[in-house]
Order: sequence, then structure tokens, then C-alpha cells
Amino acid sequence: MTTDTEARTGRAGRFDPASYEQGWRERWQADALYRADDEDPRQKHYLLTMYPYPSGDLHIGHWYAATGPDIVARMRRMQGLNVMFPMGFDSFGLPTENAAIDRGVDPATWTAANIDQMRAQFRTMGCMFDWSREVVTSDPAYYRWTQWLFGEFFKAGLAYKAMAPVDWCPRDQVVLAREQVEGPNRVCWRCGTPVVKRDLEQWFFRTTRYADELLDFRGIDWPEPIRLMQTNWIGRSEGAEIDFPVEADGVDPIRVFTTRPDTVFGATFMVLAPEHPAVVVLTTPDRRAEVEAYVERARRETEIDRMSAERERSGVFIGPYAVNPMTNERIPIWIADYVLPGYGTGAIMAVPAHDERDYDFARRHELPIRYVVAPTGGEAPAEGAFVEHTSDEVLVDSGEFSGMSAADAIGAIAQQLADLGLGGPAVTYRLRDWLVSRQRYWGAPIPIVYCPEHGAQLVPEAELPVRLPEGVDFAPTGVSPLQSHAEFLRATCPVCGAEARRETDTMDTFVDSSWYFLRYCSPHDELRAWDPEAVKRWMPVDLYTGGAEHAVLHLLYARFFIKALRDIGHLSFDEPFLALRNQGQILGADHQRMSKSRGNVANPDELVARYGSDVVRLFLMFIGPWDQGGPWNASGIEGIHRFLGRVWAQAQPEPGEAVEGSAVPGMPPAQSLAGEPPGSGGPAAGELLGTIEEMSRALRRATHITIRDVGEDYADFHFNTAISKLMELSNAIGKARDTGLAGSAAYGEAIEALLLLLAPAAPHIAEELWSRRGRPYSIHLQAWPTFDAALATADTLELPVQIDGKLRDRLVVTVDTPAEEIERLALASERVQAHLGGRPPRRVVQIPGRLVNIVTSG
RNA sequence: GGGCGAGUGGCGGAACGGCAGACGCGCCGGCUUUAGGAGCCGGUGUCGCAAGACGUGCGAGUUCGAAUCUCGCCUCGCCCACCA
Repeated sequence: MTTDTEARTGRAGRFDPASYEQGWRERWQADALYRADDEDPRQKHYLLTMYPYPSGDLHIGHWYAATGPDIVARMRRMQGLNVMFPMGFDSFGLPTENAAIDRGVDPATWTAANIDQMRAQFRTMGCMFDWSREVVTSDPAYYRWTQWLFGEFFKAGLAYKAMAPVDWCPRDQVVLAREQVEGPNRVCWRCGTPVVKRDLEQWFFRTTRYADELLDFRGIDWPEPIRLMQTNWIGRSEGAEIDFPVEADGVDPIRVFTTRPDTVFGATFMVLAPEHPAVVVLTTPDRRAEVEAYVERARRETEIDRMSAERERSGVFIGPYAVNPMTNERIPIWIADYVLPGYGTGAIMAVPAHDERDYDFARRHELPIRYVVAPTGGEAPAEGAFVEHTSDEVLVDSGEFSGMSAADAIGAIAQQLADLGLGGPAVTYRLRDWLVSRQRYWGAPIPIVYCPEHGAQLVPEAELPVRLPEGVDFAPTGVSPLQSHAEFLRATCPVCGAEARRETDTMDTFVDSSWYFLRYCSPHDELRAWDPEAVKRWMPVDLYTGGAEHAVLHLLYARFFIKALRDIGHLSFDEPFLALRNQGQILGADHQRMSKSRGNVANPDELVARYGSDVVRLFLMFIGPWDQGGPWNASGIEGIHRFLGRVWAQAQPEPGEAVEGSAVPGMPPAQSLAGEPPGSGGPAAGELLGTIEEMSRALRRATHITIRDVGEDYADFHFNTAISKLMELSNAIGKARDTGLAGSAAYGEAIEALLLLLAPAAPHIAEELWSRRGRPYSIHLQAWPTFDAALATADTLELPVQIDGKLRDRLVVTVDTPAEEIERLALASERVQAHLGGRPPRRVVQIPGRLVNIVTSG
């Protein structure tokens, strides 16, 4: 018998991942082991993990995010699917431009260097990425098609230009993306100055056209929290629009949106957003000075002031009165900054008795409060009090609707308004159209030129890509760096050929990432954004993994893209990602987000150098549930190192062991697996034989239970429990070795099952040991083991015996013991009798195969 | 303020109506080693000599039986926050 120590230091060589990991990776790459073949007849499986931003360094979070889907991808392939698992880089964006400003480097050069570095680091993980499909979004060969897609949207009326308020840093004189506005005080990320809103002409994608369809998640398997976040972000509200005529000559009525049309009898004033277009028209001369001052203040105020939690409920009366269409009462028209210009109609009917914001405003400005709903059978509320909304209200003081339940009145009043031509039922959304233009250099230029005669014209497809010029001055001046590049600006109108000016805005990087998964299907196609046949073959993505922080950004935009492209006629499916799984976030040891500025970034390179990449992969997957993440702490990594060291020792071929013909299911063994004693070593003779047979059966049971459970755990992304089960099997193998089972068929079966199950999670060691055992290259091309249900079942059970739910004894019985016999044995137990102390059992509850509970109390 | 999620040993976690603490870290003891390290074996929720009792944030409830289901509260995390 060979001891573990001998195996580790003697014949087999020490467990030293550095001696084989790199070599296997090179061989896999040379053999194109992971290339997804378009012509492969097997069922396709497109597994995708979110591509990274090329910041320059792969950190522990990248390893954590990538290892999970890699395990699943590898298992799926062993299970017979044609798996595509591509990788690329989301390489346009602000941090690179910032580096260009700070360090004086060229963004393209900087990006290329970062990608080279990260690609090399990625390779050390041993993931089965198909690098032949790599996509780099800042490559003109890619962004040419991003520009083409913009054009498709433009032609379909899904891209348009409009005036919009954007975040502006008054100190740097520059527009900021929303994600560059930081913290509760909404300050500029670079200089810490509070941002203000500025009105600028911007490009939008018409996401709101798809608001309703985006709320429909039928047919896709996405985590509930993500669906909820998207649902809340879209924010569908049902209610009514109501027209309030204005007491002024030749003025249109003011339309409001409300979710509570049942409270219209309580509307005692109106409030418009300061930006509402009617304000200029309606304001009476005597109010003009005050109103203009208020509007100007609202415009200048930073958003934080306007959205402050401590609201002053400021506002001014603008002069005229409107008429409540249900009560015919004159009500004053005010403006206030708590009414938002972008939501609903930008105007509200104020019902101070039943809306807390209106209530605060009415109290502050001494406006009337009228109660029009009350709890069923309840009293009118005390004068001046605010009443919390309840579910069983009825209308009061509401004309013909008095006495009707509030729930019924919502529909009835909306209907009557519609009949009167004063509005009617309406739906509104919080979702806004997607602002895609950025006054930035490092992005895909928007392919538009402006002709003095013909206005905004799309750059013809033959002229794409509109390339980013080199040698641009990045110093922040308040306008896009492209605006100071005379040569870039110069263009000709595609309609008349006259001199035109080129658009200098670039696209949001989320546009790039809204279609990269389509490009992976035919990444080298130079004539089209994608080959329709390839997309038909691979799309939709079967399983997508990534961080939950993209819930309402990337994941919503990508869904919009697919639906829009379907309607334009380029695609024939409705959703990009059939299933979605989110990994948790690995935090710094200080429980904070990892960031260079905090200095808490854990670097995997040292650990990989010390333990090898298998140990790092396995450790990351073992520390907890993959979807949970948590603070980084490497203190347990020794346990994984020891585990793989044990596997290393156990899986060395035994002297004389037959390695021809597999002991693993799916590859039928040459000889019987009934548990015969080993051919060499071990105490084979005499009375130990019985023990050996039992141990052999127990080992086979452990093997088959593990095959069953690990496959399920991997598929469910429960990598931590899968690994613990592999450890248990390894422990069982260790016990079997002590009993002298090493070299037996059952032992070989256990070892080879362990290696096959380990292969997705620890691909290098599995390959190395598989090879050392003389098995055919590559373990990653082998069939996934199948389990034998009969072998996985024990023939005896240990049943817990409880009295009134407390554990008192355990019974060991054969699985076919009848219930009456189990009850008799349980009651006959000495420990049970002692605990009963003469009390008679009232009844005995038996859960077959689980437990026995003797109930004595009533 | 609203929504969602989570509270289990010294630590990461497992179990998700049926033996609480699998698996691992750490710690304690032993073997081995010139030594250090590594490795191997055993122990390790709390109290108790033991029998046993107690134990999954707190309090109630449902159940033969609750970490698990229900209700209320506390704490932490994430997302959205004047959305009419």
C-alpha cells in the first residue's frame, strides 16, 4: 500500500500545480479545445458572462464572476451540448478618457495595452472561453456596426434628437454622465463640485415605446429581484387624465394625470411644474415678476435642493383660476418645484386632504382642504388633519358618487370624464427615453451630419465607420473634444453634397453592450453586423451571468434592442437572454466595495503563483453561495490546497492497477464491480473480507450519490455545496484506502468519478491526473458520469426516534421494515421507555424513511 | 419614505417542515520530523463530572414536529426615492 506521503513525495511526485497547469492550458489552446463550431450538429448552448471593462487589471471579482459560468459551461459540454462561451471587452468609456486627460496617453493605445494585460491574466484562469470570437467594442470593425444600428433606429423613428436637461459640472465646464455624478450630494466625480442641470440638444432612443412589452417577463427565467427592479423602474401607473378648463380667453385646458380620479371632488387647487409650457402664457402681469424669479431659481437649483428630503414646499400663485370639472368650483393655479416636468403631464390637481405632498403645500400656503373619501362607516376626519389612505374607503361629498367605494369610483369617474370629453382612463410610466449622446471623445461617433439645407442626415452606410480622429486635445473645455477637430467636423450632405457639419457627440457605452452578444455569433463578418444564419443558430443566449448592478441599465437596454430590431425586421425572437443568474459581489476585507482609491483590492496573481489557479478557482467557489458574494478573506484557502493535495495522492495509479477499460458509468468496465478484494496490498484474508465488502459497497454508494448531487448543484449554481460533496467523496476514498480498498474496481470507479466531477471546477488537476492514470485526452471531452439510482440507495436506514419532537434514540433498520415493526421497535427501545417513564403514547407519527415521533401530550 | 433580501458555533457556511451546525477555516490533543513547515489520526455549539438541559436576532402563533411557514418588532445590506 502506498501512503499519501509516499505518493506526494515519491513515485508520483509532489503536488505542484505549477509543474503542469501552464502546460495544459497551452495544449488546450493549441488544440482549440474550446472553439464553438457553427457546423456542430449537437444541440447548441450559448452561455454568456458579462464582458469586462478593460481597466488594466483582473481582480478577484473577475475570477469569481467567471469561474461559476465556466463550471456550468464545462459540465454542459461534457453532457453533450455544443457550448459557446465567448469573451470580449467593453472598451469604450469614460475612465479611459480620464486616463488620457490625466496621463497624456492616447486612449486607443492605452486600451490596447490594458486588453493585452487582461487577456493574459484571463488565460491563467483556465476558463473555456472561445477567444477566437473575441469582441472589442472600441475597434472600428465593431463600432462601425454600432453606428449602423444607430442608423437603423434613426430610420425607424426610434432615434431622435430633442432638448433635454443634462448634468453639468460648473467648475470643469463639462457634461457628466449620470454615473459620473456621485453620492447623496450629487457632486462631480472629478472635482467634487455639485452638478447643475443644463438644457442641451440630445439624442434619444425611444425606449418608452416598449414600456409595456418590457414589463412582460413570460418565457424568461430571470431572478425575481431583477424582474422587480425593472418593473419598478418602468413604473407603470394606471389612473386618469383630466382636463381643467382655465378662466382665460383663448387658452387650452390644463391636462393633469392622477392615479386617484376618485378624489377629484377634493381638488382645491392646481400645481404646474415651473417648466410647464403653459406657465409663460397663463401668468398674469401682476404675478409675472414673482413667477419669473421662482422659475429662474428652480432652474438654477441643483437637483439635490429640489429633491431634498426636508421639503419646504415652496411655490407661487401665477394669477389665473381653473375650473374643477366635477364641482365647477374656481381653483387657483400655482407652480411648485415638487411637480416634476418629466412625469405625467407635468401638472397635477392638488387634493390636499388625501395626498401628503399636497397637504403640506396647502398648510404652508393656506389653501382649502376638503375631505372626499372616508373609511367605510367612519366619521369625517378632524378639521385640518391628514388622513392615511386605507383599503376600504367610500366617497363622501362627491355628488352622485357619494357612497360609492373608492375602488369603484376610480373607474366610474374616469369613464364619466371620458364621456364628457374631459380626459379619461390613462396609463403613465416612469421610464424615460434613453439619452444616448455623450459629449465625449472615447465612444462610437453618432453617424449624423448637419446640412444647412437638409438638417440632420444619416451618414450613408458606405461611409461607415465614422472613425475617431487621432491627436485630439482632451483638456476639458466644456464641449466635446471632437468639436475642436476641424477635419473631423468637415462633412458633406448626403442629399445635396453641400458642406455640412459632423455631429460631435458619441454614443453611451451601453449602446455598445446592447448588441455584443449578437456579434459573438459571427465576429469576423465584415459585410454585416451579424450573419443571420449564425444568429439563428446561436441566439437567444441560453444562460447569462453577471452582476445585479446592471438590472435597470444594460439588462433593460439589451431587451429593448432585441425588441426594436425584431420590429425593424432584423431578428425573429423577443428576448436576448432566456435565463439569467447574478453572482454576488466580492467586497474588500473592510466590507467596502473594492476600489483602487480605497486600497482594498485583492489581487489574485500572488495566490495563483503560490497555489495554482485550480486552488484559487475552487476556493472562490467554496467560500459561500455564488449569488451572495461577501468580504474577501483568503484565510481558508489552505483547506482547498489540502483537499486537492489529497486528491492528488489518492488518484495516482496503483501499482498493477488496470487502467485499461473504465470503472466509470458510461464507459462499461471490463470486470465486475461487485466489491472483490483488491489484487495487491491490503489485509485481504480471513475475517476482514466481510468488512472489505461492506466498505466497497459503501464507497460505491458514496460515489453514485456524489455523481447525482454534484451535477444538480452545478446546474443550480450551488458550487459551494458541490465542492463540499466532492470533499466528502474524497474523505470516503481516504477511508476506503485505509481499509485496503486501493486498487479495487470500486476504488477506481470512485477516483475516476471524482476526477470527472472535479474537471469543470478544477480543470488542470483533473486533466493531469486523468492523464497520469493513462486515460484518453482530454478529460474535458469525456461524457459526464451518470449515476445508478439502485447503487445510490442504502439498504439500511438510521431512523431518529423522537418523543414529542425531541430526539431520544436512533433505530437501525433495513429499508423494507414494515411500519408496524418500526413502531414496535421504537416503543421497545430502552431509552424511549426510560423517557416515557410510564406515560402512555397517544399516537405514533411515522414519516417513512425519515423519522418516528411518539406523541404523549394532547 | 417605499421596495427587495438577509440575521445559524470563534469564522465562511450547511440544512429550507423531520437527527441543527454538513463541508472547510481556526483552535486543542496525539503521531511523524534533527528542527521549522508540511502531512496523518482524534476532538471541538453552550452549560454540566455525568445523566441531562439549553440552543438558529427578539416576541407571539400554526403543527405530532419550526432555523425553515404566519404575524409583530429589532438590526444589517442592496435598489428606488416629491413619480401625483
